[in-house]
Amino acid sequence: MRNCKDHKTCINEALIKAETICKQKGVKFTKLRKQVLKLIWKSHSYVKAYDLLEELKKIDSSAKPPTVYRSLDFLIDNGFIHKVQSLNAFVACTHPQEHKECYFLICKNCKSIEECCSEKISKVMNSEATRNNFNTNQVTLEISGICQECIN
Amino acid sequence: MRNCKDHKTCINEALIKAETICKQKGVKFTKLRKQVLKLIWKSHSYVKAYDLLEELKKIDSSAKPPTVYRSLDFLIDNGFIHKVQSLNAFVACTHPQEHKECYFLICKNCKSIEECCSEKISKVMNSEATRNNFNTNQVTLEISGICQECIN
DNA sequence: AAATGAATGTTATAATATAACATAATTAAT
DNA sequence: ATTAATTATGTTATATTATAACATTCATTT
Repeated sequence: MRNCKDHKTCINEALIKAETICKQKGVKFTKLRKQVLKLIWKSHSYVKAYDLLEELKKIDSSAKPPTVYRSLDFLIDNGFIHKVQSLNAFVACTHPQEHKECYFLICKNCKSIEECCSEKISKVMNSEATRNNFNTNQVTLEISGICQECIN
Repeated sequence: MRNCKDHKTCINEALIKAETICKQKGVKFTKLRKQVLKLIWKSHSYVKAYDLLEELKKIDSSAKPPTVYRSLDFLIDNGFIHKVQSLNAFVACTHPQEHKECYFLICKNCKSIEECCSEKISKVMNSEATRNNFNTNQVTLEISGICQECIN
């Protein structure tokens, strides 16, 4: 996302991918849901629900909080976006359907966010859960700090 | 916490420990802050800010949101409690000052929460951060699922 | 064409959190 | 000791995040 050459193409690919996945799953990728996903992708970073609502209002002035939150719920449930718990924000998923445990690197300086996957982390997580006899359902791993770009 | 024999003793020890640490640090463990910490410890689990406010009102009817949130901020800043991001809740820290990276096991069934530390996780976290040239400031790791007790 | 269920529209409000300014208490400086 | 400065708390108001509840529209099936 951060490193894409042409973000418009990148957005379109994401939307097409979502469309395809929805067809496969037999769920409806409605105009509204598509618009919301597009707006999230457009941001290049994480977005807040009410900022999204403002953007949506530019397209459809009758948009209201439930309009946004319902679409967000759909997009989360189907793996197209993630909620960033420590920021009360939402971010596009860069690899829907290929999903394992993943984590986020959040830069406090430039507000960028990077979604990362790591076999190692997944393994340690699993071993910790096992050690505690814990039946894991959902992992939230968010790392806040200063990114590569901003350190230099 | 979950396994303490006598929770009253356990709370008192925690309060005394907090008192000592505050003295060491030269910060003020005021009556209010102590009360809030006590209420959090009393819960045996995580607590929501406004539930805390209700409890506090029983002691001091003039308590208001900022009363609670300021104390929570103090307690977080000084490492006596943690915020559980995925629940918008707060939980007592079971080992203030000995703090490394730690994570939470949150049972969706019985609402228990367990604070765990693991060298392994810390190491993997560090190696991942290094690999991404990321300067970590704060790690949020919250694992939601079903606990040992509730599985059986 | 009617019935069903899913999605959206709409109103209202719940839940979480902070800003801003006033007052009180504590600590430091004179 | 008195004043000044700082820190903590009191108080009012409001910002931010999210959902409940019910009405309507739209798509799909019968």
